[in-house]
Amino acid sequence: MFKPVGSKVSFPKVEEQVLDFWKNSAVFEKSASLHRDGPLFTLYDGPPTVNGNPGIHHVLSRVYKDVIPRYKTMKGFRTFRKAGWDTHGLPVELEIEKELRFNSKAQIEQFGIDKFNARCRESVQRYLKRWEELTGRIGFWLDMEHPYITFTNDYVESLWWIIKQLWDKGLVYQGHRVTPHCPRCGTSLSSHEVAQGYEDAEDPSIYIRFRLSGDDQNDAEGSALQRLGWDADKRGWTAEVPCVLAWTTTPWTLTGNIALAIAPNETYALAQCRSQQGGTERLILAKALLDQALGPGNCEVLAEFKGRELDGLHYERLYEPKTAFVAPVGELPARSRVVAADFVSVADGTGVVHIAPAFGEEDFNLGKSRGLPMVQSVDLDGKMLPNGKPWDGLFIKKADPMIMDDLEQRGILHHRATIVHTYPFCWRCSTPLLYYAKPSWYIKTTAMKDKLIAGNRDINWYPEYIKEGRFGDWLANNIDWAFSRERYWGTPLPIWRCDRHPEHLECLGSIEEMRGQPGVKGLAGTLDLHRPYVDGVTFDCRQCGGAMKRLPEVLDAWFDSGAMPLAQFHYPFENREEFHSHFPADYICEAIDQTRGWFYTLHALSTLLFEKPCFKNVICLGHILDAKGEKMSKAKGNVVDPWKIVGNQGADALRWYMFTATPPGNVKRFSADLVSESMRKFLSTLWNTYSFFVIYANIDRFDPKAARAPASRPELDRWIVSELNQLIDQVDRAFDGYDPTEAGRRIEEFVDYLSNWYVRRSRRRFWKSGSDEDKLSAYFALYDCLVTVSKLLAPLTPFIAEELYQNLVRSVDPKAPESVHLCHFPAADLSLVDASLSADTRLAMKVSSLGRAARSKAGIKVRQPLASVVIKTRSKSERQGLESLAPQVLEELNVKALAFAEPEADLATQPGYCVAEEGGYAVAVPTAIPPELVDEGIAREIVHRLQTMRRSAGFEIADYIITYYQAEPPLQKAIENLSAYIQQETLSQQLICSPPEEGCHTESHRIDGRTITLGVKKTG
RNA sequence: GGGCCAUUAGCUCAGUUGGUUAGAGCGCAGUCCUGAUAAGACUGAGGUCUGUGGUUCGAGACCACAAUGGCCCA
Repeated sequence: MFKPVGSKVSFPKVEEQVLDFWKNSAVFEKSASLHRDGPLFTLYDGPPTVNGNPGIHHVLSRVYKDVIPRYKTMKGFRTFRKAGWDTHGLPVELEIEKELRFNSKAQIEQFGIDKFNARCRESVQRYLKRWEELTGRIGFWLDMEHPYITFTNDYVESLWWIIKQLWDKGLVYQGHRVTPHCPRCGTSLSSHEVAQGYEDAEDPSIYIRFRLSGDDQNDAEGSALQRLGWDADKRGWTAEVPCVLAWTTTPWTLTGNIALAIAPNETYALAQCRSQQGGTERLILAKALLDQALGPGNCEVLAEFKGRELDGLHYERLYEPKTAFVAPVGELPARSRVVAADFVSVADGTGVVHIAPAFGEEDFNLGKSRGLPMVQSVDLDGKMLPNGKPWDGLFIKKADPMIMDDLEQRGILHHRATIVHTYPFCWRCSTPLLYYAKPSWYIKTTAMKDKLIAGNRDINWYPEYIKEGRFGDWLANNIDWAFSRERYWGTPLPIWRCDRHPEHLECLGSIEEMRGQPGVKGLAGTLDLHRPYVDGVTFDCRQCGGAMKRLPEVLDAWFDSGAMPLAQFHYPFENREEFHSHFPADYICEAIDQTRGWFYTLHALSTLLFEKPCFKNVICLGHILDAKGEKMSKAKGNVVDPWKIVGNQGADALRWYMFTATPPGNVKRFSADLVSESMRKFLSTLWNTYSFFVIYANIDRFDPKAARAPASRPELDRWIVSELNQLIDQVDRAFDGYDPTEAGRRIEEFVDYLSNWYVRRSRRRFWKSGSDEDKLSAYFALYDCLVTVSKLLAPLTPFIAEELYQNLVRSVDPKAPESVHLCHFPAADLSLVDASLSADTRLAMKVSSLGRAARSKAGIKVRQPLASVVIKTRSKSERQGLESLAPQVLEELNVKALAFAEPEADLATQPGYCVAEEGGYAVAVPTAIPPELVDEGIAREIVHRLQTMRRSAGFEIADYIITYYQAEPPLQKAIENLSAYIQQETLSQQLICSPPEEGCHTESHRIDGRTITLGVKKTG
């Protein structure tokens, strides 16, 4: 006997029971050690930052991480899935800053870095618990007993080792990095913080003349120079000196100008215009912007150039900086230059971008790639550095008008206006942010650019376009990785500097190395590799005996997560073999935003250290939006709490929606209603099929262990077995190709066939009393389908799969594996696949559908039997296929016989018939009912009413009853003529023509306009 | 401002290498079926396949540009 299963079910409740079972029987642990000698399959768990509660988007990536290892386990692999938690970084600090109502770094330092970091640590430990709970509840099987946590000493030590490796290879250097900086708070902002603070602002919009140098133009391209009016022999201009016209909204940055950038492939014009003084002047700017910048028709084009022809022109600097402003080389070339740069557009301004590497990231990168120096004319408080100007020491915004006046007086300003544009402000204090180049430590990833690109070729990306698209583009435009941060809660940079000679640096690669330094101090007490403890560790400089002090920076938290392939094992200090056997990972999965985050840092570190990629397959997920397609955010209040969904619809429903609603790479719209819909559509259908099976199997005491399926089976059973084996094959391939969506959708289609054709067509076979080969065959077919589906579903919906398996398999076979997740994945028997039977059945469905449509047109309900229908197929062979399935169609359409028309016949013109047609098929039903079938129709109608009465009376399906009836003559005649049929269908031991006795469930009905009173009562 | 992705019925999605009249589910209106069903069947309303050009005998699909939305960068 199977455990009784009702048609009503609470999935969350079932899931809780399954969770208990897994826990009590240690099923996950058993699955982990199941295939000890099997091939290894490694998942690297991208560590989520545990600085908040997990949201619905985290569930998406976590179930996708889960599904593949579950499948692989069932395919005989030993799967590795160590949990990881990302615990460092600015988001954690921000949370604590908010808690303490701090808004500057000074406040943190005053408060004490030790206390501040302790709070950070507590905070992530608190959230970590929430993460563990949800991870368990959604059925993500992950080794949370032995996680890697980025704040542990072991983890940090591995990072130190990595940095030392890079240091020894000469891949670590100090440079500058442009960051959004708040001059009031004195701190850099993360991109997330910057994004919060964009506002419309009114700023100056000025056009400035940069005079080309009059004495030296050797570097520039010859013919372009000639056309500009340069006389190479006389070394001078033959007409007015041409000026390059540039545009900016930040006049103060002109004090840091070092170059002018033009677009290499755009057309630039040398234009002659009337000057403000009344004469003429010659200006260089993008041809497309002449009218916009100078006013329509205000100039004459003297010559045209491609941008790249202008590369190298020398121009006169507007402001000569102090030597101290110039970094890193400390000296300026005599001339500033026009340079070509791909990022320049001719969409606005003049098509000429003024370049100040200290004040913009693009400017900075261009400067770096073209070997330009950097002029830093502003301090970190946003004040102009003194240079003998009226604006010395003023805040940049206050300096702006004075600089503009100065330029105007000197005849450099072409014209000025204002512009309203979006500009970032500090989210804390509304101060306009500066893009500011600060000293930063870099990893020279560009040194390995070719290897990064080559390694990417060996990675399978799902969806495929990410490989050459977003990720490939990012690698192709690789820039060095600025990996230091001037913060507190992070892995400390393991570099010490001598206080006497700043060029004496020491990079330490382990705790042991730190302990072994000469004259080391500050190591007393419990070892904590975080600030401020590690800041107190000093030692003697090996070169000069000075005091070595640690640099204050910590690491970019992306370095932490990117290093996890090694650090999760505390490599190389422990687990060397473990590391090597789990490198590279077979599979990782995160959302699309990680192309420049984790996907990149993993790939970068792996390439720098081992010159090969560290993951083979990656699913890159799209983001989750709300039901309206908008981004979920706390501010909008449209955030969905995963616990609510899990509690109401259940984890399987949630998983199913996530796997099957859209392919993984697409954005997903999400709402509780959509999850409910997918639950009703699929999980409920499956559950009801399961419940149907259990109800009848228990009545008939069907025992899959005691009997065998008959060798020769009815067409319907052969069909569903054929579909099943085809399904196994398709699902197996889909999983193997990292496509759970396709796997799920195939299963959904199969379950629909199973429920709405196989079971629907087989009901009477289960319902009939007694047992025979046909019934046994049906039980085996349905049983096999359900058991197999539970195994196919196990990776996708582990809970319901377990529930089915436990009841269908374990309850009858104690020797079977203890859990569906310890089973082997089903193997398709393709010899059982019969493609023509599949096609024929599909045709039978089609014809049945048309037949029902034709009946509906004729106004004859399906309960009324008909003598025959006429069917037109497209070909003779289709007709033959259909004939072999005639019993199914006959029953479905409730007709006595099928007649076939020639493929070329036109059924629509037949008199006395209603016809439904589609796609070359047609079915015609007669509109007249022969008198001999009228009684049959009445009998079926009465059976239907009696069945419904049985149900409302609360009888069990197998209860025997006595039926009383009183009816008008035509109805009474029909009952008498077909009494055997009615008795059999309704389990009536007697059909008594009399008023119902007392204790009967009694109802009066009207059938064909005549009255009948029926009463039913249980026997015995 | 740049790059990537998406856009097919009110909603969520299919639509294979270009090839008859573009589909499914949900929702809506109506009819029916049902002793497994939270289900199912049939009919109906609902589509300029985001738009504009182009390639082609033929485009929802291929190409270009644009719009809208999302993401990543500025």
